[in-house]
Amino acid sequence: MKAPTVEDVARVAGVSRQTVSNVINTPAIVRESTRVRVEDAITQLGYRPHAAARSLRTRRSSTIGIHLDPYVGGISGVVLDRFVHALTERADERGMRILLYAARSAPDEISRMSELLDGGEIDAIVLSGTFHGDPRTAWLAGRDVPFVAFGRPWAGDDETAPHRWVDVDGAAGTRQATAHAQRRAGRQIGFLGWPSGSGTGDDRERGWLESLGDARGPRIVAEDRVTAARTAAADALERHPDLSALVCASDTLAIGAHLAAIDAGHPDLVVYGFDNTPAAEALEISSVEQRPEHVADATLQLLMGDGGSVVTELPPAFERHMLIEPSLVVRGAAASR
Amino acid sequence: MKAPTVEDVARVAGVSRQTVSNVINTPAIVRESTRVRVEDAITQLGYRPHAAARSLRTRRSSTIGIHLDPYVGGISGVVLDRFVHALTERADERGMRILLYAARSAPDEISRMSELLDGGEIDAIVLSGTFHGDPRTAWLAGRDVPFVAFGRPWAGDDETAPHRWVDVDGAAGTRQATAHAQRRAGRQIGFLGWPSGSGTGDDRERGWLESLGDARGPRIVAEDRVTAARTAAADALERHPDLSALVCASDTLAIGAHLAAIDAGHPDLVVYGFDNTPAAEALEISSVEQRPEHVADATLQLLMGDGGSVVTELPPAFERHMLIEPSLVVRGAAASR
DNA sequence: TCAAGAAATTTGAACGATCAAAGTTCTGCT
DNA sequence: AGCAGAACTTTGATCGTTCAAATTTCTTGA
Repeated sequence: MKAPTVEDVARVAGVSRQTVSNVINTPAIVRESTRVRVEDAITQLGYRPHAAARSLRTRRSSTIGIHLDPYVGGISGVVLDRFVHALTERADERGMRILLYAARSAPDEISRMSELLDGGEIDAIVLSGTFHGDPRTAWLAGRDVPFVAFGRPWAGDDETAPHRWVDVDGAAGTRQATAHAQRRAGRQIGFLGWPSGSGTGDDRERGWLESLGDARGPRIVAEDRVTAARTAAADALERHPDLSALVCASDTLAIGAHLAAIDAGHPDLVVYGFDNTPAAEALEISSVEQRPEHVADATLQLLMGDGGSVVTELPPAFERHMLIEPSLVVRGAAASR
Repeated sequence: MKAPTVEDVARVAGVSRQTVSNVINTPAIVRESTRVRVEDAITQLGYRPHAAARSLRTRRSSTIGIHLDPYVGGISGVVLDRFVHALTERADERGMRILLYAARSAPDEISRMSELLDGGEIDAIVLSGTFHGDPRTAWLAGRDVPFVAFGRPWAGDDETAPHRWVDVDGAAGTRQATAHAQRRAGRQIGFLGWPSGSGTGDDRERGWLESLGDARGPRIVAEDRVTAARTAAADALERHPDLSALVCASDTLAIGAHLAAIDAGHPDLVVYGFDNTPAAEALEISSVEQRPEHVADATLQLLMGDGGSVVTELPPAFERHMLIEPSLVVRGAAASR
């Protein structure tokens, strides 16, 4: 039993191929009575447009490519995964598909993208994990490929011709955490972050810094590993016995701090993580939630505007980048104070 | 600048369309000298086959669909995500693409699959999260759609006409953990599992049970939440002060047990989780690793055999299901005993 | 009632690849 | 050299859709 084509539908409805096509793509230009007749025929035959045929003719695939980084362990991959989930759902609603591709390095990724774009398999790309001096953005921009980066451009990169991007407002997140700590915890509010120089980390630190000014507690630094954070936090607790809360740049750091606080017999230290990963949830650690669903919405908005297909150049009225306000999830002891 | 087609390549190489096509798809039947000439022309022009055109003619999309469950939080979603990552990499190597789709319920998913299959967008499906009485397997089998389930069929389902599936040998995993505990921990080795009736949980319990026979320690049960596990484990520790190790059905349970052990001033209790999630890693809890990369390999093997494309019926010589042996990752105190 | 213009519909061609079948060149042997 | 058969290459048709242009039908107003 062969799948029905427009031709079959046309025959049943007593119209021509093109009219069937119009009913599907531009129903407004078809007379009401004709449209109903064609729609009935479509339902009756169970007709479904053949994606490849359409794509061949229109030169559009209605598919967005997204790269999956090699899994390296650690906690925060979850944010990207949640983003991909959300993106898939939202894209579906807009009639778009999400195609995954793998690559182990930026040059490797460029050749993969090239392959998929040339083959007409994808119309657009969502970039993640951008880094300082990332060659991918320039490459894409140079080829006029519609794309959105999840992650703002780094200082010095792309200042002149900025591409479209979405990001989470890290400073707003730590500002929320800091404000919460002020109300619930006490006066000594410290920050546990990564070594300076990572844009993301500096952004998150800024929220804490700006909220407290001179009244701030100690600023501690550790690599993004639980043990490193544990050691650093233990040391800080010893030197600042009156520390009441620690705002952290990641859940990994927060877990380290949490464990150190327990070790030090100071379990009422209020700790705030970032990313709201399952690990923080399991340990009942408060954390800043990135709201990947909102990020996904914003991504598609940037890619497609209000229309039904990807757009190479966004109309001037539209914003070309968006900062998503995260939200603080309060857990454990911090919730009940 | 239009993208080159087979026609362009043919002109440059001084051959016909079809010969170019042969060089790409069946190089063996083309004379060496001709092949080289065509390959040079391909490189020179930067020719890339247009996926839609090929797909329209061959009626194959070389794309595998996979569903992403709505994100519900919790720890073990990570396993599926890692599997998707691995599948993408491996599929790429075999010239296959991975297309994501979203659905909120099984019927919803069936209509999504139907749409993608009818539209020729995917050739095959990878099912995950199968459950007792799952309507999806029967539907797919009835439509002769090539598919592989990640997760073995549940007792009572599909016994007569089993479909292709891969799964992780849970019993083997807990057997490894139990054996390790016997060597390193002590004699009282308990099991912390979910309430009976979940096939997965029963399978994991079996490994512990079969390793120890009558010499086994207590069997404890809790829902898959950290707090529930913590309470249950605390209770057990009180009643069995000589408990030396706990093999758990999940990392969530293991974390609960780990926390309970610390609470009870019994931090040398050796705990084993299952799934090797980042959370277990962060807390230095040993865990059984599912090796999603192997699962991905097996999935593609079942879907494609040794060939380059998805196959509706696997040749009789091939296995139709595969059990992957997991591996124990030892961490923390357990490592140094 | 009829012309002019708008609205709705149809027709022919094209998108780029591969299949099937027909045609050509090569190889080995007498 | 000539022939049979194998090896290789070309030609014509086709997959299902949408674009562009041509055609038909409808609407409006004198």
